[in-house]
Amino acid sequence: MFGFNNISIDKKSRFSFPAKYRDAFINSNENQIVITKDPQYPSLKVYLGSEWDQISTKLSSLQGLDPIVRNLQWTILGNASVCDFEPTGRMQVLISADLKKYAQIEEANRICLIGMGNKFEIWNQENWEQRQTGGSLATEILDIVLPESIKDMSF
Amino acid sequence: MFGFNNISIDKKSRFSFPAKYRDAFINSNENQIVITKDPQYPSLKVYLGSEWDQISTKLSSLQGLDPIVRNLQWTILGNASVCDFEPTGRMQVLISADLKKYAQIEEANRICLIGMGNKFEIWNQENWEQRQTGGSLATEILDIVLPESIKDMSF
DNA sequence: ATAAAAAAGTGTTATAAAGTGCGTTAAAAG
DNA sequence: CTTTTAACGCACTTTATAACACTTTTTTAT
Repeated sequence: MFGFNNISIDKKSRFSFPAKYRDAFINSNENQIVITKDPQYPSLKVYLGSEWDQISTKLSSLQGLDPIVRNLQWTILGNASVCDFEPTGRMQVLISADLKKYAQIEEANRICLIGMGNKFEIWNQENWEQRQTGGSLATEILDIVLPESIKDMSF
Repeated sequence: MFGFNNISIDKKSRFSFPAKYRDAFINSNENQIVITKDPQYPSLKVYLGSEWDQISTKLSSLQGLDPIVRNLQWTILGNASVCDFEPTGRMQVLISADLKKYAQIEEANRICLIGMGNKFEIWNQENWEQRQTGGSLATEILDIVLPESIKDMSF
């Protein structure tokens, strides 16, 4: 599941996955999609249910008294929106007001959906273009020093 | 049970869990909810009964002569409020005056309920926003050096 | 100590907002 | 030209919350 897609969101903040991903969803037998915040950029991560189960289980088991771990738990777990998902249907997913705001896609009715293999990213179009042409974004956070416990995780 | 929710508390200090969590509560067959203080931030932890049983059993069995352990016992065990809970009903929970005060949600009629997988957190809205945008809070306590006995616990 | 009053807690209902489902139209692909 | 896909619009359903009524507990005054 790769590639760039410029798609629309409707008045109720739903988007649908492009039809080209349908077979992949059906084959991996997914019935849930999880959207959450990206910890570094003003964008969203979209996980398949099975992938999410692994990530969330690992992350929530870590020692929350470590401030960096706790921050990641807040960002990733605390903002996750779990959606029922029918790969044989319209493959529609709702983006919550809160997540829209974080990814700065409040006003626009178009988003960029980027297939990254086992997950997707959702970007506001301007941010995506700026990032791809080498520009940096006001809200990005890159200098995270990771504790040992999460160095082997890929979000 | 994940995600961010901005919800209201009524005049009698009750809030209700969003309906999207109902199935999870029913499936795990919970009939009790426990609210207590967070040891680091001016916020509250909300545990499912089954989860609470494990945490409280483990924590209360630890050697209380260690000052840090004793403090955690006081904070977490000594402030716990156990509520009967009907997952098939309105899923309403009362927040005691004492806990409200600790989380600085005395005046406001809105709270942030953050689903963190096996538990929830409750925050005053201003504190949550400040914390999520990188600010620190007057009453937060981060420099806890944990004794070995609780390094494997995640509260 | 008892009764009245106040406060705290519990439950019900009504309504506006948010979310969901589905048919139709428009656009794109084969 | 036909088929598939994406976008839009509308109707229906569910949910959240405020307002209200009732019960229980606590406080106060006699």
